[in-house]
Amino acid sequence: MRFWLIKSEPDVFGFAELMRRGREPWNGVRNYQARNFLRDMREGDLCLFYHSNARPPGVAGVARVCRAAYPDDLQFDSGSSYFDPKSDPAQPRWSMVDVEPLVAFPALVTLEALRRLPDWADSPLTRKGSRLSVLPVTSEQFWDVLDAAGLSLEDLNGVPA
DNA sequence: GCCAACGTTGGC
DNA sequence: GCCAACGTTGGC
Repeated sequence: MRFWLIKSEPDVFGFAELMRRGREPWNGVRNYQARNFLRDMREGDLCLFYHSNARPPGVAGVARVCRAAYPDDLQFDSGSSYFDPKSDPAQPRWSMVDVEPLVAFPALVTLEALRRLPDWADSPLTRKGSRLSVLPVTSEQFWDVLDAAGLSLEDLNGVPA
């Protein structure tokens, strides 16, 4: 099992919305590096759900990958802002995964709090100017954040140790 | 293949 | 709303 961080703007789609829906395709990623990380995801991987462009920004909860990468349908939808006319249906350029909510944090673990965690000092997330919307995190980084949220493995329902 | 112009991200 | 940082585009 691997760990990731995925960004979303809460004004557009926040963790609470994921809780309401129960499951959601993680579409609209249009950056090659982020796409490649999506393609590395496996069912069961855990994702820190990060609220960007928010006041304050931070991690709102944990989601689980419930379907590995498959073609993002919005790339072929000419009415979508994520439409990509250069994408070949025979070899789709963009991918998405499905995620489901696992646990909502009692309180946001803010970016400011993340910056104080030693394991997060050299992350693309905390580095100035980084815009990567899907990134791998180490298990140390993941459990640091869980700890900062006041949670532990037992709170991650059904996740094997 | 270079690089200037442009659009977007995202913290503040 | 500002603007720094970054990725992409397209002329040459």
